[in-house]
Amino acid sequence: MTVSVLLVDDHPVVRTGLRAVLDAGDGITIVGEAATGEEAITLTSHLNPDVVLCDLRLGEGIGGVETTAALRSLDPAPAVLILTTFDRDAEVFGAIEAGAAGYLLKEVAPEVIVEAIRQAARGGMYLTPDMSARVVQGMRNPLPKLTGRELEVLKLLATGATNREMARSLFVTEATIKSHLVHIFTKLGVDSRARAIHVAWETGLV
Amino acid sequence: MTVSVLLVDDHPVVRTGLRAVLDAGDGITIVGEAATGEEAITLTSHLNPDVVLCDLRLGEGIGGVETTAALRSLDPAPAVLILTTFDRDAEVFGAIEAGAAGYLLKEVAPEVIVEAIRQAARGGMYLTPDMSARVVQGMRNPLPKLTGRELEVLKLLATGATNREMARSLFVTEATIKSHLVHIFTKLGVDSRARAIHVAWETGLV
DNA sequence: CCTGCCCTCAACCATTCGGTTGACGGGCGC
DNA sequence: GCGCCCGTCAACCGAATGGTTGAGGGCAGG
Repeated sequence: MTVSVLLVDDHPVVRTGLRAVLDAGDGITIVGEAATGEEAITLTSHLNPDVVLCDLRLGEGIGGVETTAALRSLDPAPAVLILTTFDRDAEVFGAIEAGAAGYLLKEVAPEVIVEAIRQAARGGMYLTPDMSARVVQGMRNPLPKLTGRELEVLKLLATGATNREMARSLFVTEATIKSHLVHIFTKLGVDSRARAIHVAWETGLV
Repeated sequence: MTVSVLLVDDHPVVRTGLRAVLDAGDGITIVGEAATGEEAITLTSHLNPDVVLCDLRLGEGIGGVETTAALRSLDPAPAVLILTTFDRDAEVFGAIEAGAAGYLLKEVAPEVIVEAIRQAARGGMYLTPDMSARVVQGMRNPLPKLTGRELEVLKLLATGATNREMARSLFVTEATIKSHLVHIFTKLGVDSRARAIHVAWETGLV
């Protein structure tokens, strides 16, 4: 029995490359291509692929994590494999939490992709060794769970906003902002806004 | 006469995609592939391609800008076309200053790549409309030229370092750091370290 | 209903930071 | 040589920031 695959990537060149790579693999049939998350969702509901091979960064519209979540809530739900260039922690964990069956970096060899698709079609997970290492380490000291408000503040902070500006933006007083900041700092394990901005970028929380 | 092309990209999938796309284009022959900048340089000196199609982010070794500069200093020098996912200002300008014959984003249609290669082989430039717009705008208000020391400070700053820490790292006093910071802020047009970090990330100066 | 968490705000303090002015030596070009 | 920029450092000030304690209201879950 052959595995049906939908390709999702905003780069035509990458889609072409994947098509070439996967056509070489036995038992894999590409049933469609999408350039955006929205497209991927509608195509999936029509074509019912076994596996959706999806990039994380999808240009204009919704991102890969949101797309994954939407796809996984369909019935029947396809297995979703993330194939991307980036390895920001927040995105890796976000994708897995959203129900991805695997997370591959584009620098992997073609055979790995084929194998991962087979695995995903069988209902399994596939993670490259460094990714699984990352995940288990992520379980050990998990990303601090910021509350909604704290995340808003952190995003503003990452743009270089001052306390006063953040207070204006969020319609609260500076005291409130400072309160949020203290919580953010302790959760992130830093002691200055500059370092908070740094880890925000590093982990992809921005 | 046919144009010889060397592909440089650290993602096998992308190389495969480019190969498929360019093989479809008349008069283009792919003479080799490289996964790193170093590999690209040695291969170029052996194969003497007319055009080198090069990603900007090349994983471990040297980056696309350095690769471009090295390739352009060879004799005979190939035309270098940058094809990448990112459009950080510093990288665009850096690549062009290094002698690139064009800067394409991977989201462009395959025909555009073919056309750009033809153009480059003829000794011309090729920029997508938004890129040329970016470039002319970049000429109007050019990226502030930071001195070497200022750049060092900015990079440390971007990691969230305090003045004291930067002083230790660079073996100078805090007074010197503050002096550098003032210059950096005025050149970047900001008024706080947080915002400086932000523009550093935005423009890709980090 | 009560406990816990989130969001909100206040007052206080020490530290850091942003901005200024001024200064000194060294290298580089004219 | 002379000027100019770069890098180094100093002293000073006001403003912003980090850290603390405390406190009130709202809302969900037990």
